[in-house]
Amino acid sequence: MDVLLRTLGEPKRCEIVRLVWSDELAASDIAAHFPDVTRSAISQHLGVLRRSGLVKERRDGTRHLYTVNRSEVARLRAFLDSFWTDSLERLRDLAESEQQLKGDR
Amino acid sequence: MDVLLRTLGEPKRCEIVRLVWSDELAASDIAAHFPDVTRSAISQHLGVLRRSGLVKERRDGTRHLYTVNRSEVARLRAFLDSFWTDSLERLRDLAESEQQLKGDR
DNA sequence: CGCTTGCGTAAGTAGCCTCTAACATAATCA
DNA sequence: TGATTATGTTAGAGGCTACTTACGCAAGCG
Repeated sequence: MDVLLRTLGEPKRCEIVRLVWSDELAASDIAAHFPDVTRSAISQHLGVLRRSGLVKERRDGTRHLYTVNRSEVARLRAFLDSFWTDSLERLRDLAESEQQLKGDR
Repeated sequence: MDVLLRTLGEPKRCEIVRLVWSDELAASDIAAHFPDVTRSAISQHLGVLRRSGLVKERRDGTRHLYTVNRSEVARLRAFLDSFWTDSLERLRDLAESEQQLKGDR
């Protein structure tokens, strides 16, 4: 999970995820959105995103087309949700064990 | 927002956030959960968490008590949600402009 | 077949991050 | 007050990250 967090912690990578959220874009299209860094830098960011599973790659001739892998972003969102639900579970467990104590008396 | 992501991208800091999620813990209590790193390392992680706003600090005598700042975690969750809602908005805008085109004809 | 286009990879560098060890500070206790 | 406890801060080492430049490789075009 920390991999996902660190991957999105890089602003350019986060922006790339937004770019390919609903459109399928070629590496060059993505690079064109970042005029002040090299195409190589973007290619490396795409590599990180690919390896972390946040984007999927499809090839069409020489073009490498990228799309977001929404399920991975969903997984991250679920992870954040777990901060709340886990504490609710703890509260529920606490309530249950108190109930248990009552029954034992 | 990348600050929040990077801060939680460090496993120990993420664990600390969980630790102080529903309990208020002193720095020493937190450090006790990480036997294989120095207290100093934990203190520095607490500094990062404090500066990123993810935890609040309260002092009681010599003890520094930490609690999570849930609103910041909520802000991060909302940010992830925005990936979906933003694309919905784009879809809605698209639908609206198509509606507009229809009306113009 | 050579040349171009689209893209990834390798090598090197500068900066950042995490850690430990040592020191500093502030509150409490005897 | 001097010693102790709880904590933060500083300095430096080692590793990781993001960048650029240079090169490699495959697909298509003439």
